[in-house]
Amino acid sequence: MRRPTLEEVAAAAGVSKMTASRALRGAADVSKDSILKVREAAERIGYVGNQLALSLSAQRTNLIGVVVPSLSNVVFPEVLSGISAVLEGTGMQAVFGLSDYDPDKEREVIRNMLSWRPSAMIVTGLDQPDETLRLLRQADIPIVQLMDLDGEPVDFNVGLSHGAAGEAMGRALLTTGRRRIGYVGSGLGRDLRAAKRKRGFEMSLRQADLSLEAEEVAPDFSSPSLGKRLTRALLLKAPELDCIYYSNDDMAAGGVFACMELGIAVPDRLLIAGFNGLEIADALPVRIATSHSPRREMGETAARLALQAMTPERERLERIVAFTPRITLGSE
Amino acid sequence: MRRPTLEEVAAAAGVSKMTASRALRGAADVSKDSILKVREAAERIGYVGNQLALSLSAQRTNLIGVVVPSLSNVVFPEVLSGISAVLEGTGMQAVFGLSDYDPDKEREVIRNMLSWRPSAMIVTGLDQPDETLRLLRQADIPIVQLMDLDGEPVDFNVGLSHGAAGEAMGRALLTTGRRRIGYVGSGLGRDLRAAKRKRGFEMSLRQADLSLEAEEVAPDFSSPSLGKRLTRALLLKAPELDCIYYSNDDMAAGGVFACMELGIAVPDRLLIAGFNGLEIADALPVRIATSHSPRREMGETAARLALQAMTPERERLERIVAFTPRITLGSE
DNA sequence: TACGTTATCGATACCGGTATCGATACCAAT
DNA sequence: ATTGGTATCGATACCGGTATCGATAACGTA
Repeated sequence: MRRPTLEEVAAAAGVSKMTASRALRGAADVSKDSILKVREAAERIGYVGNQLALSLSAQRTNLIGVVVPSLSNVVFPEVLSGISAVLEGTGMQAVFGLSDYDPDKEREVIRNMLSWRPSAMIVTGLDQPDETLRLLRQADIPIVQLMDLDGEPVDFNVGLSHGAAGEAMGRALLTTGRRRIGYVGSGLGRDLRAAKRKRGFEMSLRQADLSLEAEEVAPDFSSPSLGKRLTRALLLKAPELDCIYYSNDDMAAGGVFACMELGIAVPDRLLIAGFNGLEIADALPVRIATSHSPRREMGETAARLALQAMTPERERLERIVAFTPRITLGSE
Repeated sequence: MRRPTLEEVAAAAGVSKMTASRALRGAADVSKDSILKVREAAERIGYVGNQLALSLSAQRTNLIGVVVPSLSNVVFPEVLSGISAVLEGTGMQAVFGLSDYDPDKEREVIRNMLSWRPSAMIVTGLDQPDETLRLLRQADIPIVQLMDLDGEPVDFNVGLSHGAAGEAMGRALLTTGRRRIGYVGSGLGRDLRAAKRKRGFEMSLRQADLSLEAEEVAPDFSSPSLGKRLTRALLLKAPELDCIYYSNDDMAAGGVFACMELGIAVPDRLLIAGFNGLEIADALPVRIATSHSPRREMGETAARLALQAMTPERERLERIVAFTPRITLGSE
């Protein structure tokens, strides 16, 4: 008692498999009478088409593989939502995979996805090891590398320069007169983009003959709790700081909470700066500085690019789409 | 210049397709010599297996379809992470779909997934329309319904009773002596589980001859910003409230921020209660009451159940796994 | 009446794997 | 020399669709 096949629908409708196939797809060369009979039969016995057979036969799938490092960081669910929204109604279907920030796992996830013969792939970042890049290149489908911009893409690239974003935030903070600057971050070994922001940030300080007075970094995943804990630790070591740069807004929110508990005026005495422009930053009772990264738009753009790259239009597409995060200082 | 097939690997290795197939799968009846030749050839020409052909031939896939309403609510990414983690290394692969809280869209997403012949399905909630339920039943694979518990499952059910959770929170709040109670919520038309919690909550009030003094509900998606805005509006209408129940912790966090700005002491003057036990609740500078829902565990349990249900063990499995959220009042 | 056109349909091959079973070679035992 | 067992291999069928092309019937026209 398996799932009914087209053959069975055809038998129930008293026509051949081919006629049934044509009838259900709305193809030409079928009489109205046959169409009705086949539709009725399919409905009656609960026929659901088989994409495996269809895709094998058609030599292409309606799948777009998407690999992100994690879902814990709100950034990625938002990117995925953007991708999903654009694909909606196009007949294309996103398939998500998680790499957990682990390059080996990422390679296996990608290899797995490629075995489903997706029509395009969207992956996070530009820092894949050679073997992974080779897999992607050999797949001979449009590849979109997402989020990051500092590097040479396999094919298409949608993102922003995290180095430049860190540097821009550094310069912006310096214009507010802050000089005693600290850093709080998490998981820099894995989160390469946060590490790039930090390097860019430090570079901007050096150009002003400054450097980070203190920093506190933990290997854990980023979260408000961790941000709070590390901020307390940092302020114990370096109570004179007038500004702290965080690896992202989650951590920065924790910084805000720490300051509230310690009675430190934000942003008057201590300016707090994050990254992402998360929704939570808007709701906080005090303003923080942040770079607004267009996460959803990047997802949407990547999906659109993937769709277009599957058409002959492919040749005429820009290979790199650069976004620039908008900085708000929140202090004024 | 398509992707190389097994046939081509076989030709390059000087053996037949069957021998190549056996060699790559590590099956019996192949000489060491052939294995080496085939492996080398496959590596050299960059062969990647074709799951379409494999699954069509084997009459089963390694796919588990998962449908959630959204990724905007942190709850669902956590559930998905749990599912992903359990499936890791089992050879099974989760495929995610989004319904956007839209029953029609959910039905189409499910229909789409079924056309890939997944080996199991995990869907959110028990409130699917009949047509969707029929699709799921006819698929003749293990179906796990997730998150919710108030209803009759198709097959397996993992979740918690949101009605009971709301009621329990109501009773708990009453024991603290609070009597003037308000409600702040969002999107109750779509978020059926939040609506169930509210109903349970109101029932517990009625049992104490009380009712909600005021409520503020908006159709938007839940967020700290919305929680903040609605809290301000509610406190304008009903400044004497000593307790507010929120549709979830995101909204409750916004309530905390509103109180901070209004100079209202939390929890001394106003007790704030949410749902979920989100990470952010721990980091807030003041304590709120919340029900800790084991989101990740529910995902893990659902995945484990799906895996077991695909084995002969199926008959011996509990069909309903009930979780009970742990309530913390935060006030003491 | 013979013929071309059009509408409709179905037989067959194919997509890229795997299950199955028969074929072959080699060796040991009788 | 015959037999039987073992190791290795390949031909074939099949999974469930669709593309392709030839077949058939109905019809109008020369």
